[in-house]
Amino acid sequence: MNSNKLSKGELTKQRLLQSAAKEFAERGYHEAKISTIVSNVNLTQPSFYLYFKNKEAIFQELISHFRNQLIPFVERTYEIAKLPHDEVPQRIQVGLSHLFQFFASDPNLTKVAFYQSEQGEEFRLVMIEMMASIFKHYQEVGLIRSSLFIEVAAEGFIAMLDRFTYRIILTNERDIDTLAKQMSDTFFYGILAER
Amino acid sequence: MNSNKLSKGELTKQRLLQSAAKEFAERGYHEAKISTIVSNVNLTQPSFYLYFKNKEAIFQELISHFRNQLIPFVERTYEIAKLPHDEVPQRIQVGLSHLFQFFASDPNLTKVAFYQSEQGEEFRLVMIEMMASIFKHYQEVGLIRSSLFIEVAAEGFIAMLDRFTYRIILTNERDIDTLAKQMSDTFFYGILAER
Amino acid sequence: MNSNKLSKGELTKQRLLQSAAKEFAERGYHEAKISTIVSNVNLTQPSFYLYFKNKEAIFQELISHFRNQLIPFVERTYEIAKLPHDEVPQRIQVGLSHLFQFFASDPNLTKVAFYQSEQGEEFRLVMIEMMASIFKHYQEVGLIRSSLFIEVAAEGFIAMLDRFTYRIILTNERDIDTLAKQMSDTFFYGILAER
Amino acid sequence: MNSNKLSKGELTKQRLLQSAAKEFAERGYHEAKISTIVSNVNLTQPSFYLYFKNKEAIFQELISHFRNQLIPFVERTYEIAKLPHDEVPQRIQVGLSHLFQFFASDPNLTKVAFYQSEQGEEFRLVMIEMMASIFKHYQEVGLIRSSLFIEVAAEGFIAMLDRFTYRIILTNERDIDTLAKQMSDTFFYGILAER
DNA sequence: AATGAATGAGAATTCATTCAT
DNA sequence: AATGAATGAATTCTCATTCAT
Repeated sequence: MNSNKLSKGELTKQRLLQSAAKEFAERGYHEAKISTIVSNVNLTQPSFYLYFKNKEAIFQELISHFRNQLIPFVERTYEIAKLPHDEVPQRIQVGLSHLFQFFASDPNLTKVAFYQSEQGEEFRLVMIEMMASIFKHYQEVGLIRSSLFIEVAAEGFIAMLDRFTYRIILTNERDIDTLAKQMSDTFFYGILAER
Repeated sequence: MNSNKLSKGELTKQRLLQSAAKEFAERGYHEAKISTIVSNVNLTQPSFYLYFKNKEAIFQELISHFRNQLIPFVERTYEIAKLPHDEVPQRIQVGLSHLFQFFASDPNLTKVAFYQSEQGEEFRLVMIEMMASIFKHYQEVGLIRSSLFIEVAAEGFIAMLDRFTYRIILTNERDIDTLAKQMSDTFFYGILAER
Repeated sequence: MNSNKLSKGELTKQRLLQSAAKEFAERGYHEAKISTIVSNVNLTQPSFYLYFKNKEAIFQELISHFRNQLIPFVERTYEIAKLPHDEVPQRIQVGLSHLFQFFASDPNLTKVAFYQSEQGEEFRLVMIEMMASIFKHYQEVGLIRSSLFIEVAAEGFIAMLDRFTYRIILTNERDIDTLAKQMSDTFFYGILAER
Repeated sequence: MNSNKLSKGELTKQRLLQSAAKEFAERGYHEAKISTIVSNVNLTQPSFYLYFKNKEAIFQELISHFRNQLIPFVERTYEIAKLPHDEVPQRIQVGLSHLFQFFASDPNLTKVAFYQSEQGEEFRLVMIEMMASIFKHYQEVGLIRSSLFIEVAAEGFIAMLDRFTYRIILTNERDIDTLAKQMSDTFFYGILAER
């Protein structure tokens, strides 16, 4: 599908990126060894430098690839706020599910981007920003209670998303949709009974 | 007994532990340098080995110290479930505030234990366990709604706690009690309006 | 015969030689990179080995080319001694000027041959030899004072030639003829006043 | 004499400097290997970094040491111009002899400073400057002919000095004083006979 | 209780060179 | 006549750790 006639070199580069994602995910930036990255794709070390200037460069290329996918994803998610207001929970839940799926689609990359890179926090902030903006919109139109502390809620939401992403990536213990549903439920309705 | 009259050696050891916590917190285990740890307390490298077998040992001693404080703390928090049932939110909120305070009391150590060590996840699981047990209890007595997914809620709660702990440690942007209140509010009542 | 219609391959070889002269001149043998030599003529590294066995080979080809030009030049300069004896200073000065001109005609090559190669000293010795022989001849016929230490004078003359060649190559600060004249003047008449 | 109670470390550092001077002199900066420098004094590579930040640092320390000796030497030589004017040739010759001796006293260092470092030219310029100033002075008082091109003469003088220094360093073929005398003679009186 | 001096093991990176096409 | 892809062999430098004092 996305492998339409890659030249040998391009293929090697992709293989290196994948191998690097795995190595970085497993050991973190500094403990990741170029020797491991290359030997996993049956290359020698000098070959690495045919494709990347140095260790930092391949790392940044991974992060940058992640950003290039994440940002549009987030942009699209903003749209939620522009849709008709019925079934808001339903919509957010679907959006959440999509995010989980996106992160789960390349676990190594996600792990590197969120947990091994200095940009991880930047990515979180982008998402918090997005949630805050969505929450604010719905608060204005009365779907979200006016007493909610938007910033705390947005950050808390992303904290949960983050945690369950981590779970999904590390252990496949639940199916994603169910998890999205349960997390949304908790978040929307809170935990208390009567009131 | 382990009184305040520390011998010179014991004092040096304490200073090393503190310096190490700082260094590990700032750079992570692998990037932390023994040379930095010792020079921050005006010692030479060989002196380090008078007190600790190796780098791993001082790290584990830090983690172990953290565990020794955290576990009793958590045990005590369990007690919440055994108290009279009025004012549950209030109680949980106070517990949360205490946790924040505990973590904030030694930010370097907390950072290392939660974010730089492999045991970080273990500590989180202990806390999730605790929350789940508390939630379960309150669900049984009807204070928490029966439709709540306990495990997800507990894990979500700790995810938020985790996130805001991180915020508190890194930036002192809010006072802890307010944050505890706002996070509790979000979590207890959810975000939606009507209900 | 080795006419101006160069085949493509011969042309490429010449281009490589020129590029190499530049690179060797700028960085010296060991710091010169084949990658730079080839990329300056828009070739890839393997192409280099189509024309030269290795780095050493292209270097020696440059030196050898220089020698092939220098030796006849020196031979011809010997002729000075065989000419009528009037206007000796004038003749030597003209010879000097020619040498300067020769060296300046391919600065990169000259720089490499004299200052970057082990054969540089050999070239200097050849020239010292030549000057000594010329001086000796003129000493015998009484044009050069009998108290002159021929070897030292010859070596000193070449030392100056060498230095000013270096100047000419690196900075075009003076016109060559003037320099030749001033150097000759210094050398012929010494520096003292009276006499 | 200059080895009054060096601590072991200081001694090792001196040994490394000497070994480095030798290695740099023989192979030039880039081809010099730290492995050779250390193994010549029976140390392992990491020990090198106990004493010098890197290869560049030890090199600069050598050059800087050379400069610290050369500059005062040159300053003192300036004094020649301030002395009574009889026996000028004699004085310059003695100064020359001293310079030769100075350079010969640490051949490796001299070779490195003059021929392997980028500062070599700077050192030459300082000396040319000095000679020009001396020549100018004597020209003004009539000891040096007014038709002399001071700059060319000064540069030529240093060129000879340079050359014979090189000879002295590489081969001990003549005794220094004789060489100084012969070079001075050539330079002062020129080469021509009658006039 | 502490240090001066030294090292073993390993990591990234560079570069001339080759192979297959 | 030329290139895409790859590598062997070095080399600098870092760091935890040890030894002798």
